[in-house]
Amino acid sequence: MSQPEYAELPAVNTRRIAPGSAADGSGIDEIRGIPDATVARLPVYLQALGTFAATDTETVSSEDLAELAGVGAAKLRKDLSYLGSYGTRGVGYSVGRLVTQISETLGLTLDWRVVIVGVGHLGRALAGYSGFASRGFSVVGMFDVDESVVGSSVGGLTVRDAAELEAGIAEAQAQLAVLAVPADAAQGLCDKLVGAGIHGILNFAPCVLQVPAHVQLRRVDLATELQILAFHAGRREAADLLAGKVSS
Amino acid sequence: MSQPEYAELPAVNTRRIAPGSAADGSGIDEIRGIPDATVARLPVYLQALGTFAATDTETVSSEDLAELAGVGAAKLRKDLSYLGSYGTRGVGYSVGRLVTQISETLGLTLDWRVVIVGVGHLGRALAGYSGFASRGFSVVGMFDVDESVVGSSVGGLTVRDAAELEAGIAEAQAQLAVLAVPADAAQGLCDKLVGAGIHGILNFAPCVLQVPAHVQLRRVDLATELQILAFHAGRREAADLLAGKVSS
DNA sequence: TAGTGTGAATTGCTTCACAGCA
DNA sequence: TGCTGTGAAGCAATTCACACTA
Repeated sequence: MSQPEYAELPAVNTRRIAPGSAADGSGIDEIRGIPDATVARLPVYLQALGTFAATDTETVSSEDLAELAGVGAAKLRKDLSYLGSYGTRGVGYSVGRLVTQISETLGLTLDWRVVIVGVGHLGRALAGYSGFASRGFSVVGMFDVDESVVGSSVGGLTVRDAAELEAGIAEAQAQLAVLAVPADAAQGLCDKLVGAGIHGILNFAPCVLQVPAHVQLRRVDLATELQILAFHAGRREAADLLAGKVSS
Repeated sequence: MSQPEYAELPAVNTRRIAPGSAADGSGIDEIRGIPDATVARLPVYLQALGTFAATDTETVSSEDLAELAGVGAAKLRKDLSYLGSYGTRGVGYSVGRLVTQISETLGLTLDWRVVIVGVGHLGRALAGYSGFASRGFSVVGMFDVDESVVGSSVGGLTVRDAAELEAGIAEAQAQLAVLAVPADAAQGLCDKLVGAGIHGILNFAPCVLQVPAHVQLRRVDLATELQILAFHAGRREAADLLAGKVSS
């Protein structure tokens, strides 16, 4: 198995409360206690379910779904069990129902409004990415500091000057932001985003950002990913050499 | 703390052997037993060290480095201890030495040759990304199926037809590939890459790929990242509401 | 009977606290 | 004295095995 799994966890974990334990009459809903490792896999399941839905498959077993998602069947079942019991013993899971359940759990039934900051190739790639709209994300604003792109139209939106960031976020009531700018501009713009009351930032700049604890931050760095890949590929190369030596 | 950490782990972990335990005369080097969670953080440390190097800082304490990297000091020290003991008690770590050590551990002192498959916005963003060259990655080929881009020049390289993928990889002796193509084309091209003997694939297509066990695979999906971010931001939103209610 | 749901065992990561060293 | 390096403790995630049920 070479498929990497897992994904980012907050350093401080959320307390876990059994699903279905409605708060004692005083609270919103309940605080779901889904392990972060599970949350990180739910989007993958959603994607795999899409494949089944495309072929009008009505039910799917944990075995089949797990294979397509690249995880073990037991892990899949445990993950799904955190959302509640939506499978049928002896049969499997209803594709449609699972899609609904996972989407709701991830909050994708809400309408998330996203601004993209930085209209380079990466920003454009994101703006043109069709996967967003289909999952409840609307791009409601694009910003850049470069005057040669400000005013131009990208993905149906007019690029605005980054100086208008705060105003633009307030107007559009955006909750999430994608930062796709050079490293040296990232922290400054990040601070503006925080000041504008943004709830979460997805950072593509190759640097570590400082944000207050109430703002969610995720980091995606292309070089980092390649470095991790290279490490594992390097190990493999060494192992191959070793095996070659043994068999010779 | 809102900073997410961690990153992908292979489902099957490598056995861990103490560093310095040279194989019993029969093997290459030794098989280092660095936890995958640690490997995933090393690139971040490298980045943070770059900041210190830029200001000619010679030594750095675990406390300071950890802050810049967004992790706890104890975790940082434990991570570094897997590479060996390269700090000085009472003083700290030598910036230069740590950079060397981490780079070697990640295999960045090797020359990794990378091909980029898919020359859309994302592919171009990657081709133009300066962070690659500085870390031992050379982009040695670009491929696409779209005839309107084949033959054009991107980042100093001529885009070749994807039909020449196998030949191109062999010629250039590439070990790694970046897949930045639409989901429906990904598995087909992935198979070609595997057939051409590639060691590792970084997949940006929003789908799960199947590869043989000896090929390393990492997945980066923009929608997935946003979904995870939205989940956490949603929890925060609920908590805010709850807190607001309590205080009113 | 086939496949879910889940306690229990296991594995591996993180955190703590402090011994040891420059 | 200050800071690293690391056993040991504590937690979280994974895997196992099987009771349960449609």
